[in-house]
Amino acid sequence: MESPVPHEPPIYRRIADRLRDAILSGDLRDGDRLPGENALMSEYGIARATARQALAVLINEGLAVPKRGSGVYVRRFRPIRRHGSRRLSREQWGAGRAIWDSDTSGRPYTVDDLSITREPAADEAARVLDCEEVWVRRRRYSVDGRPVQIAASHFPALLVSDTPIVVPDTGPGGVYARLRDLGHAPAHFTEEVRARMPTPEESAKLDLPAGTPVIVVCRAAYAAGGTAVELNKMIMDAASYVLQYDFDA
Amino acid sequence: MESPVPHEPPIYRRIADRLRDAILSGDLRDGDRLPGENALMSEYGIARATARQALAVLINEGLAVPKRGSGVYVRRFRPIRRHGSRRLSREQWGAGRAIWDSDTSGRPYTVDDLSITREPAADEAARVLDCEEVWVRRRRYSVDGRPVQIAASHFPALLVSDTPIVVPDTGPGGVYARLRDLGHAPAHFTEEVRARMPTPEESAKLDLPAGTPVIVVCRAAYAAGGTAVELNKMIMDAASYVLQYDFDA
DNA sequence: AAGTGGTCTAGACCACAAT
DNA sequence: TTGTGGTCTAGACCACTTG
Repeated sequence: MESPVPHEPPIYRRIADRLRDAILSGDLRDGDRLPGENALMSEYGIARATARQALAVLINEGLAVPKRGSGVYVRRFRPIRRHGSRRLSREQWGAGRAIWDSDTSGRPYTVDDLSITREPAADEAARVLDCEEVWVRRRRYSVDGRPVQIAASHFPALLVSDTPIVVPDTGPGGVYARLRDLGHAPAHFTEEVRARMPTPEESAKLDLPAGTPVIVVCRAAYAAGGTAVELNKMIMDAASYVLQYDFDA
Repeated sequence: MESPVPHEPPIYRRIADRLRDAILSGDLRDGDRLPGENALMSEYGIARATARQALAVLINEGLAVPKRGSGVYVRRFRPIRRHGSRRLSREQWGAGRAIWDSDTSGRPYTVDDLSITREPAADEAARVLDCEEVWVRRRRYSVDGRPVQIAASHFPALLVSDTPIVVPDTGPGGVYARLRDLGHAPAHFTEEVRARMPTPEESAKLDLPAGTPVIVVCRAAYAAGGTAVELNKMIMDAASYVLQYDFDA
């Protein structure tokens, strides 16, 4: 028997490991350029495909972003903080210390691609809203000109047809204020949170580099009687968000 | 000038698109085998590397899992539901309808790799717990023999030294009951949720296939006076979890 | 033993960015 | 114009799984 030598990782892995260490240790900082394919080929005496493979590791880990014709760069991470329940939020707890740094500066959202359509209710919407026809408000949010979230709010058609909810400008307070006007003020929310890799469509709409997951938040709003009045499905660039939830014991 | 023909996607993308459609439409189901490299080579008349590239797309999207020496298979997705605040939870709201299907069956966790150490507090722990030395309980949770989460609970050293919190078996009610015994019952929680691609270390500990993000939950527990008494950092296999949060308007 | 995915070489042509 | 990443071919050897 051969002596059971522990397997060395393949070359491309070792190169990726070195580069990752440089990024995580701070040797390479946000926006810095990584050694390119040619540099790696000559430095390590490897073929083109192998150098690409090493860089692909970091790209798929979300640590680096390739720019065509230019180079591969260390990725930036500046998340937005999104509060689940503001009422219980950290102002009175923990002396305002956040766990992760984030952009608290309240930079303004812009909305584009707003569309309002009436459709047959699909899967989740049909089950939660318990109806067959829905009005859907779809929109995309951007911060600093970069898209960060796409959202689709579903309302039972019977509830909102011919109301301000199905026109572009819902007025002060937004759709929740209008639901209140209709006697269906949301009293309770439940949010379900998942994370996964984006579909190509989501990737395009959010302009995501490879290696970026999306956070999927599905929020149902219930009126006081327990009827579901809204189902909002949000797809967020995971590199752009920190979600915060507060609750009492 | 040439007529501006819209670019066709490269071959490997088109193949990946076809396979993705087959998966999402249900033609290929959970656990089914995808056409392998050789099959794609002969079917499309392409080189090995190109076939690999097509499969790599699906693998990095988390839709497929490669098995060495065997084939590439459609990935299974059966998440566990984790409740943020049980008290407000869906029992009384929405007639118990969950938005996403999930394993409600309460399958038991098993814990392995439990370790309890005293360490200097690092970055987040130092800031939130406002101390320089912490006790850390690290453990890994598995369900059905598959690891799904690693967690590290941090406690201020001054608070918990020589208490049942720093021994393996914390007794009925766990660490929160013991904190209560010490007069530091948690009264408020705040959780911060992020998603990102795993580090190689996390990938190894959770045995993650490529294309699987992790959900990172950082939970701080505060006693009635507002002092932080615990910081728990959890790394979860994103394909294994749905997080649920309930709150009132 | 045959088939599969994992790694790697040595070329090629292209589109795009920087200069 | 030069260098960069993006795509692709045509081979090769290996480790592993399955029959």
